[in-house]
Amino acid sequence: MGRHSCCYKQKLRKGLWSPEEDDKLLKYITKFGHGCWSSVPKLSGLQRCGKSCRLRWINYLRPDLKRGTFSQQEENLIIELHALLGNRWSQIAAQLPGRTDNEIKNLWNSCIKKKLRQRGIDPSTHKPLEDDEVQKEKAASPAAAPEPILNKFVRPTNCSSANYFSLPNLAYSPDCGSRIGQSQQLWFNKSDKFLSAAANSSSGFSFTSVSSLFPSVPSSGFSSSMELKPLTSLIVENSPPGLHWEAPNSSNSSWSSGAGDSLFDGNLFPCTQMMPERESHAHFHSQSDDFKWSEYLLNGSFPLSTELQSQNIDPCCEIKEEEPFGIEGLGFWLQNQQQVFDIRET
DNA sequence: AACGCGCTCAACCGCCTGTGT
DNA sequence: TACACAGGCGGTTGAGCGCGT
Repeated sequence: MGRHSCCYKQKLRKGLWSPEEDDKLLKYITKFGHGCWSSVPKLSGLQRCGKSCRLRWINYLRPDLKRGTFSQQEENLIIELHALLGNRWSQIAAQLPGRTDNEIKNLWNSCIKKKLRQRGIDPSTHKPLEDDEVQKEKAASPAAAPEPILNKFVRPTNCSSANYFSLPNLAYSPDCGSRIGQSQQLWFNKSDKFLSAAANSSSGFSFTSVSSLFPSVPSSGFSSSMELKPLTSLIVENSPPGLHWEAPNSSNSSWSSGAGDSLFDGNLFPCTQMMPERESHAHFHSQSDDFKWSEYLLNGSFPLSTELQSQNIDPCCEIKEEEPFGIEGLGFWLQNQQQVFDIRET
């Protein structure tokens, strides 16, 4: 315990920052940039340690910070990202421009956790709470908001939010002759940044390829021997820029992750072993800011083809952030998807 | 008005990692 | 290779505030 090593050397101020200190730090960094943080207090005339200066800048003084309360849309995104990333607050904050990890962490601990429990969702696992726990939560807050209406399509249990855009039973692959489980799904969230593949079939194996889901995408090569292995796989040809993936390990509850390099080589992505008692998911996301899965999947490449552009069809038309997500949205999206295919066939 | 309680949020703490020597 | 140091991160703390009694 005690002060950080940098604070031992001198008697340094701690606690809340005064307006004068803020002013000094702001003026200094605006003029010179922060450079080496440990030298900032010396050069700016502050009796603080470098770490304290850094924190103050990042969490409070930075000009690109977004002030004010979080929108519902931001909260939803945090929940989705937390389901994927856990308590990796800095990574979550990276997806929310103008928000800091500290701010998001505070919001999670003080507000979102409670809301999730009231909805019967365990905030750490994003799975439904046990019945007695739900009763306890309800008893603790009888005026809790009603459960949101969920669409009737299957949603993987570790996908807590109602904001996922599920494509049920699209994982049909007639051309590759594979056995596809009825419950196989491909879905992406409303922010259109994350793609997930899931299979919760307890009756064997399944795999599919994006190319087989979307007719215009050229068929991917795959090893026929894969058919005999208990694997769920997703083939992505011409991987989008900066693709990263995460998938659960079959042996324990940990997650593996990696970059998409192997996908660029056309290799089969060994998603995970199928576990009868547990759902199997893989998540894919691109680090490219302007990347959208819907465009990628519907078009087979990125960006949109001129064909689609000339038809002025937006495959993401139903991924409107302000809209509550429900069956209607999905229906419309699927209808639109059919339209896209019709255009390609003619 | 006084008090207690719960909540929010800024800031600190300790640990980990990367880098330079 | 070992060490020191800086930066970054997640967990925790505690001051301040609002609200109910």
